Amino acid sequence: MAIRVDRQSTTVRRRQIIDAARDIITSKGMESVTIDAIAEAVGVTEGAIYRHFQSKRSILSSLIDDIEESLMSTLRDARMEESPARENMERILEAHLSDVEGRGAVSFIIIAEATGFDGIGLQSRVALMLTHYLEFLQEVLEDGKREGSIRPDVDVQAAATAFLGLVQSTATLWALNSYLPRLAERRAEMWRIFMRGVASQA
Amino acid sequence: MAIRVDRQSTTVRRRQIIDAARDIITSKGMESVTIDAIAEAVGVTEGAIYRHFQSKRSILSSLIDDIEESLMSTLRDARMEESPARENMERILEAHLSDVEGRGAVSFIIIAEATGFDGIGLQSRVALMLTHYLEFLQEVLEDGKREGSIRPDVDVQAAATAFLGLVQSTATLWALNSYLPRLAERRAEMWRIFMRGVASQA
DNA sequence: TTATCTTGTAAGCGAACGCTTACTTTCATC
DNA sequence: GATGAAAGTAAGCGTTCGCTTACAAGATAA
Repeated sequence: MAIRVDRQSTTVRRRQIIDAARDIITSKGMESVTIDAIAEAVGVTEGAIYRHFQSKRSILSSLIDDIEESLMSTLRDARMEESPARENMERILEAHLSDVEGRGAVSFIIIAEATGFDGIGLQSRVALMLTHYLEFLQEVLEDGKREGSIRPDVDVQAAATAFLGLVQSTATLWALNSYLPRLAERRAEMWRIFMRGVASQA
Repeated sequence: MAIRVDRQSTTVRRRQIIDAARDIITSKGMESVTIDAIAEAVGVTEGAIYRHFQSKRSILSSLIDDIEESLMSTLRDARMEESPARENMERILEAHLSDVEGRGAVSFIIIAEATGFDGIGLQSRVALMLTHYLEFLQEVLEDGKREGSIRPDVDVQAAATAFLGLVQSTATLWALNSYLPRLAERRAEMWRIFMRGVASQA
């Protein structure tokens, strides 16, 4: 007997499982993420998945960790210490939209979907991710206030929310319209509107 | 035998079924919308549901019809012919956020979730709803350009998308934070940022 | 009254899903 | 080379879900 098998360490398998989950969401949507589909994508049987993760929820939770780490790392790179805040903000918008496009809108579209996840836990995990994201934006906006490039009377919380909305609505429309057109084409106009909304001079 | 039964016409039952579906989404989330749950809420058995709807998908499709009609009617009322465009836009934002709050964020949060619905059909239905919404906003923005209150070089498509983002991100954060705080508190600051982004004078 | 259409119930089918169990195979270490 | 932990398989359990079927009962009109 014995079918020849690619035995792999838990470290490798966990990575493969998370990647498979993300790929399935991207290509076939949230509802297609099943243990069976993940197992098939990885090339093992369902039972093997449970050697490396306790439950489906823990897989999705790890995926959110992964998305958050990757996105926040990209956005932190876009924020350069010596750069003016408004240039940083523009680069952050560009980086975020590129990230959305590169991942097939998984990163943020998943958020709203996760709102509807069954059990407790993931909803608060997503809320935490958004909090980190908004705090980061608020820091950059405060930089802008200190520099004088952003109006002192702007509510940074509202501005950060509006910025999130730019990305979210763009990503939603993009996903609903078969990922067309390229996101970069929309970016410039969105940026002008946002910047004029918070800038010091007209 | 024979349990006493409230016999109702299809017209009445269809209304009850759609309302039940919406209530369940509001209170327990998208994944809790099952035929069994709807039947229980209406007070009949599962089989009876299929006397009035062909499938679960057709129930959800009708619900989206209902949400679109209700929302667009509310927003059209907020747009008064004799009013300046920017006042109309502000009333539309207020009306939309009130609608979101009143319906427990069903109206637009459902959109992103619907993106992940399985079969074909609902995704394009949601896309159509968003198209109608954006076209409506673009009309009002064009009014503003004609009046001179909105900069002539503003891309109305981008502006409408940004406006949608305002509502979407606010609703998302609100839903993820247990529906707190009241949406009205956030509205004014969001509006200032958006209006300055598209207005003619600083 | 009787015939017919509509609305309802009770029961269950078949598929999908998350997860578990019993057992086997690989591999590093002594 | 024996041993035990780690990684795998095959099978299936229990549940849920959308939907169907066979049949009963209320409404309506001749």
